Amino acid sequence: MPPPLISSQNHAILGSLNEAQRRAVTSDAPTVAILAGPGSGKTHTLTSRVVWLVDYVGIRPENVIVATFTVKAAKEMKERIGKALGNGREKKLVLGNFHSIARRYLAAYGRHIGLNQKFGIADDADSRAIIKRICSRKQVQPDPAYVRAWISKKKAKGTEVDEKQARIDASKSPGLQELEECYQEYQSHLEKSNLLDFDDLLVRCVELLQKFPSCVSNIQTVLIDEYQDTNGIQYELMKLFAQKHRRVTIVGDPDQSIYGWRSAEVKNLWRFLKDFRGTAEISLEENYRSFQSILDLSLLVIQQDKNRYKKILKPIHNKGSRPALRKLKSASAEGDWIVSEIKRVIMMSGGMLTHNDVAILLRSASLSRHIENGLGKAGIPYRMVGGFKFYDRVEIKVIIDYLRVIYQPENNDALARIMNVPKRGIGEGTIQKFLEEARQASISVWSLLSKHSRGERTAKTKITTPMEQKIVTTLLRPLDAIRKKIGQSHGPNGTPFGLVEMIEQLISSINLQKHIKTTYPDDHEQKWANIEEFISLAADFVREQAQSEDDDLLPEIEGVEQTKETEILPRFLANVSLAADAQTGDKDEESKPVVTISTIHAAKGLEWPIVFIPAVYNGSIPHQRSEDSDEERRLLYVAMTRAQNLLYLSCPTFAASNDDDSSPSRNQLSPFIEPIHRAFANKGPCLDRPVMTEIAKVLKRKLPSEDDIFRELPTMFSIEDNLFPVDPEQRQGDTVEPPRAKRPRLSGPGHRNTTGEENPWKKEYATTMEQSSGFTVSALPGFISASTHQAKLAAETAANEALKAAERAKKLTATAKRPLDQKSILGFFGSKPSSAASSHLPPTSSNKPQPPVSTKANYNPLGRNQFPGLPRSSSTPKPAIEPELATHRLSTGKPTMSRPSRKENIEKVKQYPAFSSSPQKPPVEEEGNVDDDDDDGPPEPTRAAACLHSTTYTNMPLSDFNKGGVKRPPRLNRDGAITPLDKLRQPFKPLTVNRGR
DNA sequence: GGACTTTCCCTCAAA
DNA sequence: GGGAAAGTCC
Repeated sequence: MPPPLISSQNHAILGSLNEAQRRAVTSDAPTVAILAGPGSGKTHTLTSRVVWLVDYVGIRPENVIVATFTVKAAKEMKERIGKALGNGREKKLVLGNFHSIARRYLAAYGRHIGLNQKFGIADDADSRAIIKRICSRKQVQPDPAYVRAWISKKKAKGTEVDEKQARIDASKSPGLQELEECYQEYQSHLEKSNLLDFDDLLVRCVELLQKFPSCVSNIQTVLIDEYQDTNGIQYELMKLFAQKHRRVTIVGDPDQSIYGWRSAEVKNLWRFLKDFRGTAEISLEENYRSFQSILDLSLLVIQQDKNRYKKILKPIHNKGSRPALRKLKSASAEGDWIVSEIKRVIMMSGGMLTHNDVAILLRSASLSRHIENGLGKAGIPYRMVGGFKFYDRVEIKVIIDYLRVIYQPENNDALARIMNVPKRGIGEGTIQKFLEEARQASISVWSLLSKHSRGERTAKTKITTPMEQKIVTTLLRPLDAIRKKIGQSHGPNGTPFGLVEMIEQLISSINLQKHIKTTYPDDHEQKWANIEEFISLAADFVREQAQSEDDDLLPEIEGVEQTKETEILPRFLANVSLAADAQTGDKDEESKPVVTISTIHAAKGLEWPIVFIPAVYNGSIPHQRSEDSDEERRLLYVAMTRAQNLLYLSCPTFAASNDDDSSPSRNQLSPFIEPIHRAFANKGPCLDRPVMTEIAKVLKRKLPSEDDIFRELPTMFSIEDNLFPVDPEQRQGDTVEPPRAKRPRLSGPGHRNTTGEENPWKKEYATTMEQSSGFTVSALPGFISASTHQAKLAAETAANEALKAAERAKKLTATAKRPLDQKSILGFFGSKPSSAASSHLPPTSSNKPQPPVSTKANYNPLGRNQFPGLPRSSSTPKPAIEPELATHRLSTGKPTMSRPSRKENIEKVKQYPAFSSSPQKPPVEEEGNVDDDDDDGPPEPTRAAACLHSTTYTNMPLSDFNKGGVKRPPRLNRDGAITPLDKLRQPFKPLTVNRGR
């Protein structure tokens, strides 16, 4: 292949990248590790690299594996890549979450390792039930939950287990014998039912790829997102995917490792760097997402972990408002307060911000109740991500279990669940006996029943005549009829028996509607609506499958025979098990702004302008049952760093004990927040003109005029966060600031208010004086009273002092400068854990003054000698592609897609609309911070808190930096050719809906 | 004796 | 709000 005709700098995809990102995207090192903090554009970089490799390097999409951890992430990535690649080429990529990729390989090649091709997937409920039964039959000591966790861990660790570690673990688990026995029984049960559980999907895929490497012989490159969440078996899988060419790109952030409980191991990062020597390590250091004050506080949280690998995170945006830590009386007050703040923010933004911009992030899904109540009362639309799944609803589960039994008659567990639904007069005890008899006879319950009904074999379990009647007429026959139809669908001229028709026939033949009506008289309508929704989901699935046709199939490999999945039912069932969420009609969802309620886990990788984190008390975060408190801290860090502009933490002072109980227990503030609580504001920020202007700037939106905003404010509207007492333990009146005379600001909106009319809010005053305890004149926009100003100043000085004192007390390495040569993470992990905390300290003398800001090293990480494999070079990236990579060919001998000629390339320069969830680099902030310029604006500490954690931040406040006339790294889009910023108004794409309203 | 109804428990996070 | 043990009914 001839050398590239166009230089890499001209490739359109690069326009949206900063220098470090561009190096990561275009790196020709075989293995690339991109390590970066939140909001630095990791995923954007990864998707760009995929596009680069396919579009520029010329790797065929079907030879690329992109693995993520969640269905959601996979879906979003597919969309983004699709937009950039065009021609539907993204469909050819082997892209998905680990489990679904593994399932595809097993479906295609599983029979080579003796896997029954009709395998089903045992979900959580299945494996729980199976283990429970085994435990009670064997009367084992440990409880089923523990056994289950033990088995899962054993599988997830992978085969390359450290022998020493294994022995230690073995000695630590008492009743090892019993556990092993349960494990054996569990596996044999799964095998008999022809099921694989989630872990098995990975385990068996590893087995397949070890024995038949040729299955992945076409794979030229592998990319992994959220790498810090890989567990042992996934690590092996990744290596096996890439075994032919060993070209891997990983993206991750150890600080965001929050899946340890699922056996994710951060040390896999170190393992990676050891296994792939010469990996190019690239760090992305600029945070494009959040205001600096949000990053400051997030860092104060994460830095409590003394053993972490410290990274640089440079805020790009201005300081912004101080995040709030709000105390409320109870969980329901918390919910009401959140509602009031949401309303306030939206009103005060004049509609610039909508419900879509708000997320409420929870440690556990069960915390949503009070919040949902509050939102419901206020009529604010919301959706819940994570937590209860659509597919987990009883009425949906029944249908799914029926479908499973149709597909796999030998699935005893599914059959057991539906045997008496609708009621057939078969009790729990009888079902258990069936299961036991079937187990002993080594046949399935289904065949036990059907043999009995045909008189071929009399069941030992007593079956009464009416019972038998019911079984035959409402269970065996209808399902057999459906199976028969499926079998005929492949006949010469028979139109295929569609999934939707199948479900409809099923529903009518078991008379599900009647069952729903009688069993759930109160909400049968809702339940029936869910069933209809499910049918339409099935229809969507069928349509999607028809569109992608065989794109979902793996590329043909010579010499390894593939099984083609022709039936829709197994694919649908797999999709149901592996998909985190049901996807409902996007169209109406996008038009109606809704508040997002999500678990923190499910929010990873996403961002919102306004983020609430309720229930930051000990027991919620860190969770009562958590084992790793560092992981809980990281979880809080992940949650906080989702926020772009406004961040709220809140904590109910008293636990919501059950109403009759008169002794409410007191909640303790989370230990991660307690030491730094003074760094937070004690109530929501003032949302005056400067603040809103700043937000508008970051979000690239247009802020309505102040007059317009205030004209829209309803009566009785409180423009400050003062509807709830700041200290819930005092009577409300005690905490209220005395009313003060208003005074126009010297500069600022009030000053510019030239309308002769009386401001509309003034009238409301009189009408709301009854509840004036929560009202202050100083709250008026554009006006700030002297005493408020003073109080605010004092508070902030105090908070700042406290912060500094806390830092000093903790003897943080506050005086150390940011290392100019941040070490490789390999060195960090390589050092002994005890010394790890100090090993990464910068070599720079702590007394040395901050180096001149113009140091190129500040912005040229290459200069930091981080990448032994790459030459230290000028700031222009090396355009060349390693010849070896450029000439990669398919093992099948098919011609490699040729790179477009120069002319073609110029002609179809794509505008690559932003396919990052994070905005790209905003224009250089020439004027500096708002607070600095607006001398009457909310006072802020002169020195940014950044200087307090210089080991992670650059020591220099950004404002100084901006003013210093320092040359920033060249912006690739300064010529105006690429203007994707406007397209970033929607900060995130609404994802999924799990819950009806 | 087994099916149906009521009470108590518990419930972290996700594929 | 849901699932399992205990209690009640046929």
